[in-house]
Amino acid sequence: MTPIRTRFAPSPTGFLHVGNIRTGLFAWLLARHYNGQFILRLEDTDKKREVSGSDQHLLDCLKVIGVEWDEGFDIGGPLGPYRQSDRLDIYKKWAQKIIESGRAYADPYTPEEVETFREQARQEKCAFLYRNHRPENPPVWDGTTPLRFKSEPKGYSWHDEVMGDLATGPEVIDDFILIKSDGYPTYNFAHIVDDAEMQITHIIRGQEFIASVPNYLNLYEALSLTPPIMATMPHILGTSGNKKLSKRDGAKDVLDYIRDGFLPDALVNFIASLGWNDGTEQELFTREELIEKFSLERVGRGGARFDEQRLIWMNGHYIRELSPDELFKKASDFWPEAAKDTSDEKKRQILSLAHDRLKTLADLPQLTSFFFIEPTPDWNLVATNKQLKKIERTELQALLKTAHDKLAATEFDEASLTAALNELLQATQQKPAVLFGIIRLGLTWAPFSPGLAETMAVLGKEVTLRRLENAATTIVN
RNA sequence: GGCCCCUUCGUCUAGUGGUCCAGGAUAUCUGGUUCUCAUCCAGAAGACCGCGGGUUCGAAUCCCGCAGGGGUCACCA
Repeated sequence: MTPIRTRFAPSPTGFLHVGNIRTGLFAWLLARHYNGQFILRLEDTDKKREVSGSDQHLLDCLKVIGVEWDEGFDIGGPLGPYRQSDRLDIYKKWAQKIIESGRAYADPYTPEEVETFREQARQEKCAFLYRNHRPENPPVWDGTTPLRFKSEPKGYSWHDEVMGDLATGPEVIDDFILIKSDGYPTYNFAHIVDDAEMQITHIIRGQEFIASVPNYLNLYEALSLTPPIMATMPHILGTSGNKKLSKRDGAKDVLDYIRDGFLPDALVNFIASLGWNDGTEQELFTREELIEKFSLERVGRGGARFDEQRLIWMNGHYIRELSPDELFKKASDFWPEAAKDTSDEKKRQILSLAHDRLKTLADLPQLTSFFFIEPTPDWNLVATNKQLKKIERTELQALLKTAHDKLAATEFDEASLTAALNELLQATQQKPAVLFGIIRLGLTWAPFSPGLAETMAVLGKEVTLRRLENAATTIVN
């Protein structure tokens, strides 16, 4: 059995959002699953829509999530070039072959004339078919006009690895453009040539192409090519409505998610589980498990909504699975500004307290800022606390003072601090919710924070005592 | 409008004729974990399986119709 070869063939027309990258991810998973090859091809035949720099951006997005290709437009390979704009001669050669076999002809109409035909079809509320206007004696193609495929209308039935058995009638077959008047091939032509030359065995693409497949089948026949196996992915839907995810619904690219503190592994797991599962109740998959278990047959046919909540949950899970060292490395760009002079050792201590609490790495500042800067007392936090708001301010003040004095005589390691807190509880006869509540606020002035003893241990004796004293003196206001 | 595809808890999904008065996860809510938040644990609520007909002793699962949604009908991919 020949090894399978899949490809991801994006266009450099902007950014690669998470919906689009899934197609690439699945193609990659399939290739790896069967120990085949994964090829990265750049489909840059539309000069008008090209956005400069987006080819590099594509590479960055794929690299950051750990998708690696065996041949590609950046690294080359035996069947290149892999950038379509570098393959113009190849398309010309194939075009010549079709012309010679009588299956292509020069399009003599101006775009305006074609638009008139199209408008007419619209008025009659029927599908536009260029072949109804096929010229009887087209001029010899000189490369300045579009070259059209001369189709042979007929019905097709074919198998799609995801969608199952599909069939259409001859009414969908039309004469489409192979080479545009600017000399560049259309996607419709170029991808067929490229997939053949690059020996692609499986085409994985979005459902916007499904309606064109019969036309491709017609062209494969004209070219005497065996079509690759096809797999059509349903769209990923935006957070609202039923349209496919787009930039307009706030779709972000992979790099945006990394910047927002998401982990590549979480992203990969999440994107893979949109529309795919292994048939068990497993939700979390390592990269190796995905490769091992992935199959096209288990890709769902319906569109899946991109639910960021689920991604956040998954990301929290992957963060918790990180070792302290790994987390420290990954978190390096996410520390609050005020942390820049803090030692790595201190940061590691702080990070260990925040570890379980992080949903994304970007949560780090709000979880830890009081370790780096003096928090501003916010008595609203007391006024809205359901235990503390019932207590007289003077009593809270007394508690803070008692705590201060007790802690002044305590070693600042976690065990001693825990013991001291317990003794305070005894001595004051207060509920933990009150005593610990006011101490916690006096120390952090944050709506939430790590456990008390750990927090004090990291803050250190000097800072802890100063903050408690400060809280006690400002409380009268 | 033609053609094609899709349709199970809010969301991601399991489910290929009986073990499904539909399971898991997430999100939500409640309780527990000496304080908050998070984790973890326990529990609750949440889907008349898009609707209507069949077939069958029996259907989320098979068939037919309908509806809704989506895609496509480019010198874009």
